[in-house]
Amino acid sequence: MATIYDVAKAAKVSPKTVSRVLNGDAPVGKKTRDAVNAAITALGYVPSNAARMMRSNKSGLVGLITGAISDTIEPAQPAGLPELLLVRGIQQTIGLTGKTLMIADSGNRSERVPDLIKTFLEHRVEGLIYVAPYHQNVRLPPVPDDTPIVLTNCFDEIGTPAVIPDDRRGQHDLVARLIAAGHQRIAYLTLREDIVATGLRRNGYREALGEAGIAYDPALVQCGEIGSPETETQVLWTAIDRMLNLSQPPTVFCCGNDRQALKVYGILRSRGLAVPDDISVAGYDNYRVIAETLYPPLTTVELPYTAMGVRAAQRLLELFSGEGRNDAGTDVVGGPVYWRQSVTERRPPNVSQLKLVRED
Amino acid sequence: MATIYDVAKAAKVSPKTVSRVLNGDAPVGKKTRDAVNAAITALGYVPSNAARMMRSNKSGLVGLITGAISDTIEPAQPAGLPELLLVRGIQQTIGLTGKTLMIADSGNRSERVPDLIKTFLEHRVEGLIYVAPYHQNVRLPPVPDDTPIVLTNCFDEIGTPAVIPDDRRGQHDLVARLIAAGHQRIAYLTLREDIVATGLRRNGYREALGEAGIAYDPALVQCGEIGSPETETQVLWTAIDRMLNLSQPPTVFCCGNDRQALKVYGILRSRGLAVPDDISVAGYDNYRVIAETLYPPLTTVELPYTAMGVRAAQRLLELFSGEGRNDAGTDVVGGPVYWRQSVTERRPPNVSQLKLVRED
DNA sequence: TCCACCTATGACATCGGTGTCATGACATCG
DNA sequence: CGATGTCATGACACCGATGTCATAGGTGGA
Repeated sequence: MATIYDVAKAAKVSPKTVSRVLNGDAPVGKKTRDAVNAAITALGYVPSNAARMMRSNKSGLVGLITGAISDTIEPAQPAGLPELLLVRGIQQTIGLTGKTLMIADSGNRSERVPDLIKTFLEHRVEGLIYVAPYHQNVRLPPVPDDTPIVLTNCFDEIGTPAVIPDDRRGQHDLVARLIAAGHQRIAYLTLREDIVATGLRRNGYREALGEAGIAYDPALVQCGEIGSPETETQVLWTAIDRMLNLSQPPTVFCCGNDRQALKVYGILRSRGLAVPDDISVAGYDNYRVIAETLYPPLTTVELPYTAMGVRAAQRLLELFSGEGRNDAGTDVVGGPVYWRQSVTERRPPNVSQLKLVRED
Repeated sequence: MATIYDVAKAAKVSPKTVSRVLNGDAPVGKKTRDAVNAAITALGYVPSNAARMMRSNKSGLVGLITGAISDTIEPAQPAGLPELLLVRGIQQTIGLTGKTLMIADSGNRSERVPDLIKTFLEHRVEGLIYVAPYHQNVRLPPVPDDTPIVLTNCFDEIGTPAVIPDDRRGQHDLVARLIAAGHQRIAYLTLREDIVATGLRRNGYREALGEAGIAYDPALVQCGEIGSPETETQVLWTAIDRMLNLSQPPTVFCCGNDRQALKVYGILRSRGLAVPDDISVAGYDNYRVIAETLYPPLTTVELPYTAMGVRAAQRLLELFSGEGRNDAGTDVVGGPVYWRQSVTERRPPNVSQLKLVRED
């Protein structure tokens, strides 16, 4: 690989002059500049980042640690790739600044993380972003103070800057929309009890019911994800069966995610129920491959992965420039409800609401 | 950030001795070694890759260019993330060698690719891998001869080493299995006519029919992806309708991908047909979130993304070590058929085959 | 006309590691 | 006992950029 000395020799100038042409940080005579550029092209010269970095002590690198690229053996998400939208958001935002994103994959094996961090530190990354595959509490190994870090889709208990989804509000907004559409008996099939999102979303569900003056009925809330993935369909079937046999059965099923909603479509249809004519279904995530492709398309809430990625990258950039907020707090990012054809508007109980529906 | 000189001073040795401790490339007395290690820990010293790289001229970096992380506005794949499995396979394989993978995202905007390549060259990557979002013909900007490059999920016309999926064989194997299960009237809903996979897979389809002595009936092959994504459902509905109204209607629908199969499930059920009791469905890709979650689970062929990623990385490593084959040819990677509950075994026409089914 | 000043350019040191070679202290062997 | 070899360590140069400072040549104002 040609060096700046080769170029200098070919152009019959000093290396420093070549450097000036490259960086434009000092005036260079036109004739000289042309000669240098010609030599650069002729030799196919590309400056070495390593040498530049040594001198300037600026790597222009941002490190991203994720398990998203590797397989998650998570019962909840056998192929949970959508969190890669997070990476997309981060990439977009970091790319705009001219910095380069280095991505390392932990394979969700936390014991590998320290090694990845070490590699990044060897490359003198200017900052780190850690992305979790789903909303969770984490504890990262220590990182030197002068390397800022932002957690994404996760948080810790020592106040590291973090960006997480607004699970409470997402579920709240969805349920509020269902109520506005005339639904009163709203079933909720939750994800596993031990994940962070489940509790937050149930809060949002209860809150929305409370605001509408609808009593919370525990019989309408069941976990749809107990035990191993193999038994999942059976668990769902049982839960749905139990709720449909209530004296006041639900008119809509809210699912823990779009994948679960996909299963629920199949189960309901096997029971001879048409979606949405006989019963409505809503999901969570706005996992587009499912939500848009399902027939009929699925009403759901967006888990705002891309927006979270953008936000995380912005926070890191703020930390670089020292604008970083001192509170070192957690950003909560909400996502919109996507209203599609899997939920019917139910005939509302009084005339004023009927009018509303007509306008809609 | 502490340097090797700081460590040397703290441990009262020369920088070179610290280097020896770090790399273990020459014997160091135990007492000295302990002192050096203590100093390293005390100072939180992490060696600078840039400095190391300058001297050794080995970056330990591999560059990966992909559009997979960014949004593809492809009618065929509104959220086609599964090709990220490719990245996973590459990451795994490269990681084993101790090299670091740098990932850059072209956002599928080919005009950005030269810039990304330049950035990688500045970092002195030892090799490049280009990943396309779907099987296609590409033309990359030139790369210096001393930087090996491997194309993945794509190929070019100048013989660059490439790894592509075996679309022909995949479809062939699936159709052969369907025939073995007793199906004779096999409908095929294809992807867009202009993509590489469509032609290859149709060849596989015809080949399998031919081997079984079944005549090819053009009425059973229809494109399921014409026009814009919005009209896709309508197009599918029409194509399915036409085929079901044939005097000899199909007993199974082969779909261009699992997403299409998901739509087909909905359409068939809307027509009152149960899958698989009334009609069978098969997909392509083994996009697990869909194939495993659908009810009933979907019979499909794996598009072997992970295996292709592994293979691509291996080929690059071979090029590093000079073992690279001179033919600079294209590797074709096949994937297995996943037989799930969306296809029924049909009563075979004679007794000997009936026996076979019983054993199964 | 001479000095001050600006422009264009080059010499040299430096960043943080590592390769090469030299050196001093012992151990081994004839 | 001296020659030879091995071990542990250090001095120094070098990788390829760029920051600092110096300098040659030209220009303008007093």
